[in-house]
Amino acid sequence: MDDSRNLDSKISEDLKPETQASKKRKNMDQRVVVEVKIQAGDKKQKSEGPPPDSWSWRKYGQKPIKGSPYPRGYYRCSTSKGCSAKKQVERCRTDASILIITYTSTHNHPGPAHHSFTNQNQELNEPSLPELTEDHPAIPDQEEEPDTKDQETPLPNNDHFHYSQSPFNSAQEIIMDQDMNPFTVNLQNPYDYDSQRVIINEEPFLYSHPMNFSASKSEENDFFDELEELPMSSFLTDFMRSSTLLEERILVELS
DNA sequence: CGGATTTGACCAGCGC
DNA sequence: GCGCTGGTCAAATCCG
Repeated sequence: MDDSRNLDSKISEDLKPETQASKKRKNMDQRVVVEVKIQAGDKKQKSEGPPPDSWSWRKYGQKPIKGSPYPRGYYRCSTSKGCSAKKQVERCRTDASILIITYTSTHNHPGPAHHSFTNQNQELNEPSLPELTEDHPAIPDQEEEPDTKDQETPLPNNDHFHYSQSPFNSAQEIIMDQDMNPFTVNLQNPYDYDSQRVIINEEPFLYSHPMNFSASKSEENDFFDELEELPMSSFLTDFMRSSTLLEERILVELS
């Protein structure tokens, strides 16, 4: 294996210098940390913590992390071949019910079409979500899907983009806790960590707010175009900002 | 059969 | 400079 490894390594260097170069901790520039609270007894939520989101992720590695009893899984977006989006999934060492998902880079392609609002609505109509809760894209969709979020927010958030990015670099933590108020995003002192946190509880409530706006695909593309330059911060900011308005929307949707 | 996951090894950044 | 640790690769394996 060593031989093949060396060969492969060399080859990969030639073939994909970027991959090799971008490796390591240096590329931690665009990072979004999302803490997802999961139900303790979540049946399907395996110990590893499956990638709960709408994108297609392919696991390419797993490593035990020092100081944490839980390994960290490394996922790469498999939706698009050239997509450089990656994410790391690990459990909070102190609270196994919290899943820490770190997103690196952004998707250079439209999201998995399924986040169609129709689906969302369908799910709303079907509260019986059998196992969708875990594998299903619907829920976490909001967390990492900037596209939908941005679109849904008709607000002049463009302003916020800049504001949000600069102060916190690109690292943000999102924490949504439905225990307190599903529709209220609690921003913990951003100054504490130089980042924003949003804890997302795996609950259907999320369906309600996000995709109400039927955004046209063209807009989506536009968005992605921008997203490539904008770290996920934009959507997060949007998300938070729009959260205030969510109450209204959700009410409508739920009814 | 094709795609996804598992798993061990390699490599590079970082701290001492 | 050395060792540790994290991140990635790719062969082997699993699964639909």
